[in-house]
Amino acid sequence: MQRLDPAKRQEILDAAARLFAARPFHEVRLDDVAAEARIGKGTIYLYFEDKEGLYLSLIREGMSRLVNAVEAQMENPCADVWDRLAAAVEGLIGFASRFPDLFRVMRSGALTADDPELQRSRRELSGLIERAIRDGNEAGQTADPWPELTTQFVLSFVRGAVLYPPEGLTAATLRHHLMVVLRRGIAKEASA
Amino acid sequence: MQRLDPAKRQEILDAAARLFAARPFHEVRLDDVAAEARIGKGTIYLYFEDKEGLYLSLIREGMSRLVNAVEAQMENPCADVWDRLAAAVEGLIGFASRFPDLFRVMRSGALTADDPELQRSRRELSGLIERAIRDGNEAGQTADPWPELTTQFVLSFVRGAVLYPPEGLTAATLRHHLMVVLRRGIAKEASA
DNA sequence: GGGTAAATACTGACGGGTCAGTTTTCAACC
DNA sequence: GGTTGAAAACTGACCCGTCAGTATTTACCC
Repeated sequence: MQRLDPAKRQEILDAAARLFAARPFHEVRLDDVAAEARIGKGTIYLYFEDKEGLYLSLIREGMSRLVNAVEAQMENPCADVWDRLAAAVEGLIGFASRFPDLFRVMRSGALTADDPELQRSRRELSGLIERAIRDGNEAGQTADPWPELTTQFVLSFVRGAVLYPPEGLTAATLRHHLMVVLRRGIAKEASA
Repeated sequence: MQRLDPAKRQEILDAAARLFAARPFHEVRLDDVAAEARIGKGTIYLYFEDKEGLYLSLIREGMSRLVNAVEAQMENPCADVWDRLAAAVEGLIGFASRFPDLFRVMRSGALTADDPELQRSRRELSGLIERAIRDGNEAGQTADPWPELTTQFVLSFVRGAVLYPPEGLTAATLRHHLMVVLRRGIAKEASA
């Protein structure tokens, strides 16, 4: 299963991302995916179990890439808490800008509730942000009674802004505004 | 089409909400909806155009109820800006708690991108919150350069918390935490 | 290197199951 | 008995997944 051409596999995933981003699961025909990837339909089944397997692989691998991206941005755990949070946000938004289709599919959240691998990835991603906030609490830089909630807030915020972007929103503005609100929202001293 | 028994119509919608909340659109069988509502499948077609029509009606009417609920909470436009925002949040969370299934379906956001009526409702809902913030800006109580983004933040936050609730989260805690972050995040003076 | 055999990769027409939607039958009420 | 609303039975379009067949790549030998 793994000795087939990984580049082709990726092409199929890319094609699938484009189509799944544009329409819901049940409106995407595997014939269309095949056409989009310029291969025969049967080839899909050499690389993936079935339609749902393709969809899950897309999201699983996307999620894992996202976690890596955010982890990479946050690399230095000794850094200032705000820097780490800013890095996490940067990683999230960067990923969303670089892979808009994939991000849409990942965040549309259909069909993915009960996949254990995905749950793990999700927890991992949340954990990265949450840990930064908890460290901030301990270090006295932040005073957040609900780090999980705030984490959820950061993720949801990016999701909302990317899925339903207000007119003329740039990635930079989004990042900046999010950080400003976050800073003021959970900083220990109630000052900007 | 509308003179049939409205109570039965609502029962169908309720049954549909339960099923659509539990599985994605394409995994919900109309036979199951009929069974859940204790009616024959054909009856569905007396009240709704087709499967998608049922789904859209569910979300359209839910959205309209949500807008009304939030509007009702905010009733007095002369009230303090923070009171108005708190009311909006209260309306949102109250709705989500009272109709969890419906809220899940509405916020899962599949299949609903390009319905004009829904777009209108969404804008209306956003508008309520946005207007409060803009009024706050004018009154000098808030200083928010991106009211649309902040609105998105409020909506996303509630969505995220309700769809993926952290362990042991109550509606009251959610409301409180959201308001605290929001207050500190956009208040004119940078004080809590 | 070129000829050929084997392995591997790919294709797309087709079968068949599923389920949305329709038709028929039944029931109730006036 | 006619009308109206509900249930049950039915139909067939649609689309997933298969697989028999084709193409391409690799391996091996002279």
